[in-house]
Amino acid sequence: MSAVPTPSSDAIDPSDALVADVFARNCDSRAALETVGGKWSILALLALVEGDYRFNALRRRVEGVSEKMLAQTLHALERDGLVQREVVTVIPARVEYSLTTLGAEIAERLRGLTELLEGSIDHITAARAAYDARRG
Amino acid sequence: MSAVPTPSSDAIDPSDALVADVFARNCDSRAALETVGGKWSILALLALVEGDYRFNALRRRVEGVSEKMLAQTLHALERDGLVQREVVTVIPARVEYSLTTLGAEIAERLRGLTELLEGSIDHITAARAAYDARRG
DNA sequence: CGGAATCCAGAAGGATACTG
DNA sequence: CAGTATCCTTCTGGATTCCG
Repeated sequence: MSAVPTPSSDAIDPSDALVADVFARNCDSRAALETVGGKWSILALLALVEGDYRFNALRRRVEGVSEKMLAQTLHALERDGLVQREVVTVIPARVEYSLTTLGAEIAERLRGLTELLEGSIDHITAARAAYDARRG
Repeated sequence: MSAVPTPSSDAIDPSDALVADVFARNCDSRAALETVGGKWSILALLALVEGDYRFNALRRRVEGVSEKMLAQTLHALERDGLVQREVVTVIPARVEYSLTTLGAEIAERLRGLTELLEGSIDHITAARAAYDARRG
């Protein structure tokens, strides 16, 4: 391999001044990546691609998530501007969650990734079984 | 938004037979997604796009990862068939890590996602600051 | 219904030391 | 160099309860 612009030299795409390397310890990009990459964040974003959701509907959609974790996840996503939260003050309360423009872009990539994963699931499962057979 | 087959009614897109839903609790896809989405997995895969790496070189590239976590991460990725581990029995020992074909495909998507995130970092940071200003 | 707060078990993860 | 093993700390995350 090593078909790359020499990782040692910093020949990153010159048209894009912003390097903001995710490999750096205290990089904002890495923090953002962790927000998105979280166990439940991906599923929440993926669900919201289907359309808006209310809290408990989303909770039902994302099987296995606890109230606490969903709330926490949605807060983080809202904070980073990926999800919009709209409160309708009626009784009983009603809160709609939807993707922002940025959130939709990101979710789209995640969908691509997920589809690739789903399509490769047989391959992955086989590799896993083979590995476990070799070891323990 | 809501440009989708009505989430409230359960009219899942009939044109797309493959659901194999990541939303299901015990879905293999979800497990695979978690392997890939892990905090260090993304960074390891991203690094390996640049070329092969040896253990300690990779450790240096992915700032902040501990020996334990890197080893653990690489094991998981190898197990799922995303990373190949090649041992060269010399002294001192030498082990090369590289992406498999599947690993490369996945890493490519991750790179797209990361670049989008890096490009949006200003937006995200601003949203975050605004949110924190409103709340605590 | 939406969600904040508390409590607590268990998993994640880091530092260190030791082996091949 | 490339790990494994051990210990110990931190934090995730579930269950429960209460409030708007």
